[in-house]
Amino acid sequence: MSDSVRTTVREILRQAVLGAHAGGQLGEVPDQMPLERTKRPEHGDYATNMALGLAKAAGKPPRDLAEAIAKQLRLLGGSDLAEVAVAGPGFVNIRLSDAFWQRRLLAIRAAGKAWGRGRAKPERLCVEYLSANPTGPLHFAHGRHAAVGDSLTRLLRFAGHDVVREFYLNDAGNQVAALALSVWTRYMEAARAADATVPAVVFPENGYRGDYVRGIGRELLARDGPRWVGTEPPADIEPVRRFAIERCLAMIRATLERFGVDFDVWQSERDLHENGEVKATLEVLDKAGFIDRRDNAVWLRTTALWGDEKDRVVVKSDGLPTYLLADIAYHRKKLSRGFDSLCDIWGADHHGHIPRMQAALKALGAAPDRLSVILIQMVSLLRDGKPVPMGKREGEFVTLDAVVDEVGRDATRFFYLMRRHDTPLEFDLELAKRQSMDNPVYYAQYAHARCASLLRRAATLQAPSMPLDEELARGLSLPEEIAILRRLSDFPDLLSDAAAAREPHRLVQYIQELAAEFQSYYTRLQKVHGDSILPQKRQRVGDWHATWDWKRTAARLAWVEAIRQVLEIALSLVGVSAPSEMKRAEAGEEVEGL
RNA sequence: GCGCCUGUAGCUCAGCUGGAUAGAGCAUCGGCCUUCGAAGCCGAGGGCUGGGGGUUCGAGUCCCUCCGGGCGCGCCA
Repeated sequence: MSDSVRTTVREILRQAVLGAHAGGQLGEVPDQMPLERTKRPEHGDYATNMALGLAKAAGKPPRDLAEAIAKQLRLLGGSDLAEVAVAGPGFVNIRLSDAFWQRRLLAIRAAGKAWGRGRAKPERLCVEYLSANPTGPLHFAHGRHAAVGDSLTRLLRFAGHDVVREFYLNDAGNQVAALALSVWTRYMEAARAADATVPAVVFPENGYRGDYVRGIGRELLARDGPRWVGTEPPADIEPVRRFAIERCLAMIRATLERFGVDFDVWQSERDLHENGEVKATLEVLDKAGFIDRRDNAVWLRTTALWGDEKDRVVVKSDGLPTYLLADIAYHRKKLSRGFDSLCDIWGADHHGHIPRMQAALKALGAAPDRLSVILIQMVSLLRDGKPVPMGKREGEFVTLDAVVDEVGRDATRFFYLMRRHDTPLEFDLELAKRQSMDNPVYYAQYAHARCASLLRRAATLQAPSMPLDEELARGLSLPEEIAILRRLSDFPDLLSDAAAAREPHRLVQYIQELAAEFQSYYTRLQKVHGDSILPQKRQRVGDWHATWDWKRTAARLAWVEAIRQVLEIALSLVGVSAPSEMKRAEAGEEVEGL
């Protein structure tokens, strides 16, 4: 049986539909088998609306068709289908038996860490994200890209795909030139501070004013001495540029490392130019007939190719290639590496770039749908309910490091993934930092720690050993227990849906729901059912060890371990740790505010 | 002006390929600790899903339109 309950039920449904069709009761057999999880328990576990879709063509009332399908389902379903009912305008509702859900526990435990791992048709995917100018430290908005990209690639890999994570390094062009000039100017200042005969220079208008640039300038002086001193930027500024990029890249790598984000490939834009790949790409586009030369520049005919608003320049009138051309070369390179599809994660402010790139892909002879672009909306930081001011002018932006310093890596990653990527995110620093039940990160981690704690305690009780089998699993008979089994069983379908939709935030959603359901159960078991998983202290009197229901306890512990396991898997997919105990930070340990 | 995203409870947001009575957290109010971890649980109030039209058996979801936000419309990247 598949890990996906949905697949299992769909297969039964397919047979039932074929059966009803053979009996001449359906007009035609639909190719798709719509099946959805119900929202209300009265509607069972799964529902299909097929009869509603077939009614018109069949010329019969939908409820009649639903009855025909339901009848077949009852014949085929066996004991796993506890109830098949026709409801509403013509839904067929299917309820699976408690025994079915109890048996899922065996599958979940057998799978262990691999529960939910996808096995169907792996694709070769290339996910490019976070690509940035190496002109300074990553700022907090980059954090969302890093969190989404990293979690998405973890999810896709877990879903069974072969994924390469790429960082496109925009180390060519005006931005890094401005950086190099800025670094050189700060270098001159440092040199002048040590030696008053060094001439003063004016800081460039569009220079990078962050403090880190001063640091790099000083490092350059320490490494190279006065070699680059002069009244004008040196003609050969290349070594300065290389040094500046190297230093910035080192900062970026360090930030990513502590954020738990890793890449397989770092593609340098500069290399694409130097290796002739940019030039070669232009030739390919030209041969394909999509290049115009006019107004002293070279244009890609994106209007004709993809209905772009206007054609785009790929080589400027000064003879230099544009960013677009290099990016096309990069995508051409990726295409040639044999990926089934490419996924780019961009800032929403780059959406205008999409039609150009689609046009370029078409010009290169690739199906435009081989590229999908995920746009990430803005992030605003809140403190005390008010936006944290961003003074971009003086380079005083809030870095990702500063956010991680303040609220911690787990909370940062969790918060970046709480919202769908295409809605703006308000990042509440106070909430993220709070060590209380308001904070969704701790809430989820606490649920995991509670499971771990239960299992730890159980180990000390010298309970009789009882292997998990179908009979034992029947001990999970409370409605709350069945409900959680259902949710654990849904996990594989959730993962494949989230991976297919490229929406890692659904994991966070799921984590919160599972955590809440378990916490609720935990309290209710005692308050409402007057029961507990393990014997409590006051129950451990007299001959308690001999009379305690160890069988039920064993079933519940196996189930708690399943919950813990799924929480751990889900948390690891969002890059958040699953602690086995919660420790409060000491008072006074708080990091300085931003 | 054109294009993309967006508008759901006081606030922040879920809502899977259109499904049945639109959910959660925070905030507010009221309960639950002789604790298998209260970093927890239970309950209450709170909605014309921005307005209007359309498609459909059925719309928060699709289409049109209007209104309100965000972003983009360089031979910048």
